[in-house]
Amino acid sequence: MDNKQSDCEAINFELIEKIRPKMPEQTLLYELSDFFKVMGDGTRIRLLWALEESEMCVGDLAVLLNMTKSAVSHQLKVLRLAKLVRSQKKGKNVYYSLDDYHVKTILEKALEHVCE
Amino acid sequence: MDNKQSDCEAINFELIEKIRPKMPEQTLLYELSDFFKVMGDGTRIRLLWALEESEMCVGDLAVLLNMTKSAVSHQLKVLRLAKLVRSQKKGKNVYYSLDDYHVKTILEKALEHVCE
DNA sequence: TTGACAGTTGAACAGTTATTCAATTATAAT
DNA sequence: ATTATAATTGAATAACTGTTCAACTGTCAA
Repeated sequence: MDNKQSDCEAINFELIEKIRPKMPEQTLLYELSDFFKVMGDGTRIRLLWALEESEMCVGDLAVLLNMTKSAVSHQLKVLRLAKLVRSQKKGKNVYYSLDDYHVKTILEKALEHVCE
Repeated sequence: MDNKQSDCEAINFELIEKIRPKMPEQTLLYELSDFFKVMGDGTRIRLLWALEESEMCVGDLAVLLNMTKSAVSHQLKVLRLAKLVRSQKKGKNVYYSLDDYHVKTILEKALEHVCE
């Protein structure tokens, strides 16, 4: 039985078999794309950018970004699960702040690409 | 008429108004998240990683990643429109290669984050 | 205890997206 | 010309995602 996924023949099998072992593990690549998936949303990028300036509570962020608290909370949860932000309860409020030192570098590099 | 989006009062208006002008333009932030959206797919990340090793034609990539040529071609189109890869026709084949020097850096930084 | 406020949550909806399939273009070989 | 191969394309489908809405939890103040 031949491969059902790939519907064609490769031109350069030697090259392919040389490259194949150099590919990172599938699971790692999917973790990587999951990370980018989290960054790949306008709301979440704006949240990260805002939190780079200062920690803020959900209400502040909602006003700043002109969104409902619910929508902000949902997205903060995604960022929290991705370990990009961290939360801290103070009285009635929950304050969020950045939780990863790589994020800033990545944002800057990506900005270079976009602005080029 | 008050703001329909934000359903709440901010705790710290002063802070918000200090941060607001520091936020990059909306359009820029959305370009940024669009860029990450392109990276946020397992297939496309694998394609980029493979093309970092060597330029290849669609059939080679399909065999390497165990996918149909059609699926690969669709995703290469997305990468091409995002200016991350470039194509070059040689006889019957179309060879793809990386088209952005930032990509490698961004991939490496993101990998640091994922692997930490 | 009661009421108000801050935030979270789950379901539902609309919009988006990746793959498959079938049809098509373009090139090369016979 | 005909046939075969490489790649692209558009439509269709299924899966996923972000926001809204309503209900809920937890905290503070009166």
